Amino acid sequence: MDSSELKRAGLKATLPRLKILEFLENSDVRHMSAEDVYKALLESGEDVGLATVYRVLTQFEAAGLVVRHHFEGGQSVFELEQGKHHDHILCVKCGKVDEFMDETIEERQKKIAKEKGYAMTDHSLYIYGVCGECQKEE
Amino acid sequence: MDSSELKRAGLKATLPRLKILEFLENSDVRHMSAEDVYKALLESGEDVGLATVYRVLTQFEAAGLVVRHHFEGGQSVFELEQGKHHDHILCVKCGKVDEFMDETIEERQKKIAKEKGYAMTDHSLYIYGVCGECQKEE
DNA sequence: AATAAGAATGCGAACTCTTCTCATTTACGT
DNA sequence: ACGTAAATGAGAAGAGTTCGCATTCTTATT
Repeated sequence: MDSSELKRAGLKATLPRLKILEFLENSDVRHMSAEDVYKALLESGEDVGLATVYRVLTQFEAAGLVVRHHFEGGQSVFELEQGKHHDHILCVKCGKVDEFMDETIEERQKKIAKEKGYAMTDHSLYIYGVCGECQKEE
Repeated sequence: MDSSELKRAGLKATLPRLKILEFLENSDVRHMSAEDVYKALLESGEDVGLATVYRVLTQFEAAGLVVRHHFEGGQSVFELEQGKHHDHILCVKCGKVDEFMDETIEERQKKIAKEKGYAMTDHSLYIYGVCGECQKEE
C-alpha cells in the first residue's frame, strides 16, 4: 500500500483514506462527487461512511492532493491534483467534462485583478455547451 | 406600479412579483440571494413567503429579467439583467462583488469551445481575491 | 509485541438551501 | 362583478453536506 503520499501530506495512513486515494488514482473518470466515491467504495466491498468520504475529501483538498469544483448542479466535484492548473468545459447534455488551459486567459485575469485592485487568490472558469457527440443526436 | 415589465415577460402582474422586481430595481446592492430578498421584503412589511421568492426569481431568470450566479458558498445569487454581459471578481474577505468584461477572454472562450467541438451555450468566470480595502486591514 | 493516548471512523441526527404539496387567495378576461 | 385558472403562503420534504459522539483504529512508546 502506498501510505507515503498520505504521510507526506501530514495525514495518518488510515484505511478509509488509503482506499479513497487509491480509488481516485485508479479511476478513469477524473471528476467525481463525494457520493460517487462513496458508492464506488461500497460496491468494491469497502465499509466506509459517507461522512468519512466528505471529511477525507475535504482534508485532501486542504492538503493539496485534490481540487474541489463547483460545477452547476449543486454538489461539489473532486479531481485529483495533477500539478498543472487547468479549466473546464462541460457538456450540458451528457455531463462530459473536458479540460483546457489558455495562457492568454490566465494573463488577462491577472491583469483584470490588478486593475481592480484585487490580490487574486483563485479563479474558476467553466464553459458550458453541447459536446460533439450530443450535437449529432438531433 | 410598473406592471408592464412583467406583462412583457409573459408573467401575471401579481403583488409578490411586483414587489420583488421593484426591490431588485431599487436596491443599491446588485447581487442578492433569495434569502436576502425575502428578508428585505419582510422588513419592508411585505408579507411574502420564501418559497414564492424562490419561485419568482426562477421565473424571472427564465424570462431573462434576472441572471443567476453560483458564487462559492452554496447559495444562488441573483442579479438584475443589465443587457450587457459581464463576469465577476469577488473579495473573499468582505464579499464585495465587482464586475468586468474582457473581450479577449470572451473571444478565447469561443475559440476553445470550437476547438473542443462544443456548441457553447454559456460560461461562468469568477475571479477570487482580496480587495483593496481588505488588503489594508493588517 | 503489547499498550496507552489521541485521532479517525461510522452512524444517525442536524443543518442549509431549495423545491414541492396543497388548501386558500388573487388576477384578469368576460 | 364573476368564474376560472394561476399564484401564493406555510410547512413538509428533498438534496447535499456537516456535526456529535461512542467506538475503533494508528502510531509512538515500552
